[in-house]
Amino acid sequence: MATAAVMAAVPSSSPADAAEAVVMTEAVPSLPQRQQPVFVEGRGGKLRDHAYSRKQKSLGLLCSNFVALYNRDDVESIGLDDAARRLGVERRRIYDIVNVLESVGILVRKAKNRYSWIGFGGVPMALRELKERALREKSGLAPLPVEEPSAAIMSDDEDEDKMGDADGDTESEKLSQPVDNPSDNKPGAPRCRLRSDHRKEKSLGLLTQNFVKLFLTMEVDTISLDEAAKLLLGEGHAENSMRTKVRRLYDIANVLSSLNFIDKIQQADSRKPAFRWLGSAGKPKAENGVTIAVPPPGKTISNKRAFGTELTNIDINRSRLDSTIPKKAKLTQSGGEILKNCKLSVQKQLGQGSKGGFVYGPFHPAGARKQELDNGNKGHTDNVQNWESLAASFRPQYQNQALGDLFAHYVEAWKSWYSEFAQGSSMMQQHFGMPVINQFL
DNA sequence: ACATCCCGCCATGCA
DNA sequence: TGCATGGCGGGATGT
Repeated sequence: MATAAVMAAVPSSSPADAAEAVVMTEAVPSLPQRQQPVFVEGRGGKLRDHAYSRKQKSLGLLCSNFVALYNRDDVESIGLDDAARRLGVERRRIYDIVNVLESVGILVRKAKNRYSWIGFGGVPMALRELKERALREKSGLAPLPVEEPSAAIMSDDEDEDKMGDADGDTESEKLSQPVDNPSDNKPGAPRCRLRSDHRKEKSLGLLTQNFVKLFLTMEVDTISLDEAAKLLLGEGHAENSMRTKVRRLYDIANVLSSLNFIDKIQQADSRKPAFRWLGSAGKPKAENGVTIAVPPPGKTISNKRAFGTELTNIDINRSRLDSTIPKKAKLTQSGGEILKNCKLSVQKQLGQGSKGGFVYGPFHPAGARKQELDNGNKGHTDNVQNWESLAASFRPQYQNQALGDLFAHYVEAWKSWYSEFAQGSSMMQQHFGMPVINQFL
């Protein structure tokens, strides 16, 4: 198979891709790849880009690019071939991304090769449901019915058939992993298990959900991937299973980190980093229900990668980025994302309260939520001015025309949406007697 | 030396 | 049978 670098260098124009383009909005630009790759002999005698850097190929960066491409209000359907082509990666990597995104409610699988973009407005509901499931599992209540057709929310209990489990870790998984299957804890229920179940139980999507569940229900603030793997896998498993599980958790953590759901922090007393949940998850919250993630003073150092700072994959020197750059880009995402939220969540979840779009997304400014709190009682006028001034002052200087256009689109969408939302929000507050946008989870 | 995690092989399921 | 999906772990890269 061709390497990703080769694929990036040779734009595809297959009939399938042409079909994708019909469904995908024409306005969405491709993210340009590096020009003129230089190939050298790589692993297995295959050609590899001389300027190869694994950081440029990271799942987190890919996820940021994916979101940057598709998190727009005019995107509804996403073709996997189209995504792979635009992002210049192999289809296999797209599967990794969409599985994680789907498991947190950002995407929904529509058909073979096709996903629907829900956006970050879908996250609150997905997390709420995840948390509810997790709590039910903890308390031993009957699990919620599973309506999700995709593998992501499938059963992850273990099989009774003989699956040739040499290392015996499946048994420990049965004991350790949270379980969604309605047939669990029901001795009389049929437990005929398919081989596909066994496969799905190990899916990246399900693992993502179980990983998130740990954050939603655990008492500690942070968790290392080793700890998470132990919790998800159980003690007494083969070392190989553990290594594989940790590998997958690295994949998931990088994607979730790029989405700003979690944050990698360096533990002072250990070489291994830990991950801290940043999303609203029942952790200590301010009065208005918004979680503020504050690292324990002097104990940890944020290790978070600057995902989303190099949208084009062009810059070779990814590391040691100026910490102000992510903030610039984050705000633009926040605008488009909130636009999405307003249309989706506010309409659909108004009765339950919603503010998800203010929290999630690779471009969300780190201080924005704090700012929301600080300004929470000052009224909409101040908020509008603050957000707009932030948007103006944080305008990133993209080198790429297409991304510049994308940014401009976000800004325009954000401006038009916010004036709408400011009106709508005051109406909602009149109706519900509470700050709706801060009410969530 | 060890942590990180990309890469792509190949098993599985489905039309 | 061919294609879509995605688990899996080898081993390259980063620290």
